[in-house]
Amino acid sequence: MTSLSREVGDLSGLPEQVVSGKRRARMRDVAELAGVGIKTVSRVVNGERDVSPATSEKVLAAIERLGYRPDVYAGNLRRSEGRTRTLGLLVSSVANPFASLVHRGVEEVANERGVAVFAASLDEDPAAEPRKIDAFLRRRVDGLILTTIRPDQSYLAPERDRGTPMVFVDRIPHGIDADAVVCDNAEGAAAATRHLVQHGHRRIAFLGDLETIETARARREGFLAELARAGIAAQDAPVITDLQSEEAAEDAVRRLFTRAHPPTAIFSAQNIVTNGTIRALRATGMSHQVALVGFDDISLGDLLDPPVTVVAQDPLRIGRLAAERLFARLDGDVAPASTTVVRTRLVVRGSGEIHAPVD
Amino acid sequence: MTSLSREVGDLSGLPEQVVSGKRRARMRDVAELAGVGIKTVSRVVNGERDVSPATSEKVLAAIERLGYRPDVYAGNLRRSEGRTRTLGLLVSSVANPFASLVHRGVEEVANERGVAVFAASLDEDPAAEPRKIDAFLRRRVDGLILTTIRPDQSYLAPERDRGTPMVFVDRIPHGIDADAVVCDNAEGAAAATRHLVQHGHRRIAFLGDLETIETARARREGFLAELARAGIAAQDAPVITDLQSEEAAEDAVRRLFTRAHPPTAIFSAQNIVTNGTIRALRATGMSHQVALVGFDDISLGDLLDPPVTVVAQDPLRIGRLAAERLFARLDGDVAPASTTVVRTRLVVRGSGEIHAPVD
DNA sequence: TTGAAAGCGCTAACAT
DNA sequence: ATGTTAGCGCTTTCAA
Repeated sequence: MTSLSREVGDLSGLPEQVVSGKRRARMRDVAELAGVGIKTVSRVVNGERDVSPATSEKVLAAIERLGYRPDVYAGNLRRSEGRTRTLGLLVSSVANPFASLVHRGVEEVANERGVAVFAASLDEDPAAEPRKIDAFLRRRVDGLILTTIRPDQSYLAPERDRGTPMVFVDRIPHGIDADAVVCDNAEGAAAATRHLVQHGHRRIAFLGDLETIETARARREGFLAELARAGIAAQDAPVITDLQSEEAAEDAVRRLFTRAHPPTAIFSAQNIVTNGTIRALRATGMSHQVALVGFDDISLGDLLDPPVTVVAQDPLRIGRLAAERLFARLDGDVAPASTTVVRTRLVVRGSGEIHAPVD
Repeated sequence: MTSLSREVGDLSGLPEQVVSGKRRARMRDVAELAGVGIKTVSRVVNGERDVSPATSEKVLAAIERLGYRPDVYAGNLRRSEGRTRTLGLLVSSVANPFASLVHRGVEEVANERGVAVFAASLDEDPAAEPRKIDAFLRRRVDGLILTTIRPDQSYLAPERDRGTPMVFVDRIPHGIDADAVVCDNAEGAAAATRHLVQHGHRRIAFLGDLETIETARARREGFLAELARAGIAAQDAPVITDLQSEEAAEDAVRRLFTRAHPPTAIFSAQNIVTNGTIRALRATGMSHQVALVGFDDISLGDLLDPPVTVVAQDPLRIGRLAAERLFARLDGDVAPASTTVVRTRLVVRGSGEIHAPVD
């Protein structure tokens, strides 16, 4: 056989396994089939110039014929500024409505750039945090978008210094100077509290998530600060924390009403906690007597009876902003680390406007 | 310097960049610092036997000192049965409550195996389907868990023949023989319809999602089959399809009630559609006159007025089963492709038990 | 128990 | 416009 006869369609030089479709075709196989050098195939695959149309066509035909798909990682091995076009996203749980919208926002921006997203759930487990981030880094992600739970993230500094950009979402990191996108937790909590005070309430209960969570603490502090401003004694404000499920929140609310001077209003500082609170108020027939403002919007909250007043976040926007920050860093932005605060807004619907009873 | 002085702590042989922490340490750097050969480091990293405790300790110290993290992909390049310990998950949207629970189920199982999950949203876009799967395959995922929208998936056969296991979730694939995990859409829809018929309804409306979606069609067919069994003429049953948002569903329901003989019951065949239907019934004051059964459970559906009767799926379980199927294939299971059907269950709450008015 | 050399799929650098 | 060679970080193979 002469080399002139070597055209697309001549499979004789290829490994049997590749021809039969049992093994993945490599760039070398494509080169063989197209009758060109491997570097020419590389040029076509990467869209480099200086390839004649005729050659390009032959190569593309061979790629098509063999179902060749380049290996992103092998390519990046030798590349100087090797990028895997991959990022790692760590959220509280991919099943949480708030987190899944953050995820969606990140994905939309990543998608425009042809970047794939690894997603993992933290489940507020301090031991899982470095382990899951390590799993991302061993896979050489180009950057990280992180929701954290540990009291300190300084262990990530060496990685950041090595050039891996990281943006913290929802929760501010500690012990490390890095970009973050969060909402105004303390201000939002204060606004919710102020709203209840303005409707005549003096005995307001706080129901919060796990205290190891940065935002749970910030919301509690915002609540207490606003009470202080209103001149309300802390002893009139039961603060219940570390509620990790609807059931726990429901139980806590029920117990609140066995007290001598039960609260006339509740600020539930997280979406799951709000759900549990609504269940308890409904079950005890107090829905229309006790005022309620929740932090985070909840699905169909406007159709409940009474409709639920909330301090709403914009998780989709938070996700998009975090991803945009990350890509700016990847594009070479060397500005000092910044924290972007996304404003919350009070959505008035009914449950938060129930007036305190006249004593 | 003699080779005897080369111990952990002697950084003189290492590249400046690695010492200063600006570049990622490679296995070679670890070997240099530990004063051993690169293969010995490889043995320690991979937990192979035949390494003396003393050597192992030196190597581990060097790894620690340099913050070395092995490159999963570089390692797999030369490995025979190279696995990236990575899988690709394609769902309708990571923000959809149903899909995010499927995602969570997949992640839980993958996690037990140390496998990372790429997640991507399909958005019911036929053009996106092969593109997003291709993005996974270029990153050499070990397997695929897919929700699809195209009428035909035969284009994936070459990839399956090359040995990439794939499990379809929620929707049955066409033109390819592969594992699938789905719910009993037609039976669930029939059960919902039967329930309404048993409460005296003869004029029942069907509101469904996009007809290009496999499950949307199956649910409509289950609905119509049950009507036929009950001897109800199709003309008494308005079938409205391709509802892609709450707003579209809400409009459709409003228009239904401008008809001469409006339906006395509604079967809303998807979670978003159910939300829109509830809004329309509430806005027109018909919530307690018109019966409603939804497909898919919705958040706080039990606290609405009336509480919403649904045909509930178990998305977490669907995700877990799909991942378990995939890992069984990766572990060498060569049984014929199977379809696992996860039963739905009717959750009776109130809205579905409203009786038809006596004419 | 250890290490040297070859090679995984690909690109950089340098030919021609 | 195209090809050749070396080498990316690691494992395999084989020798010591």
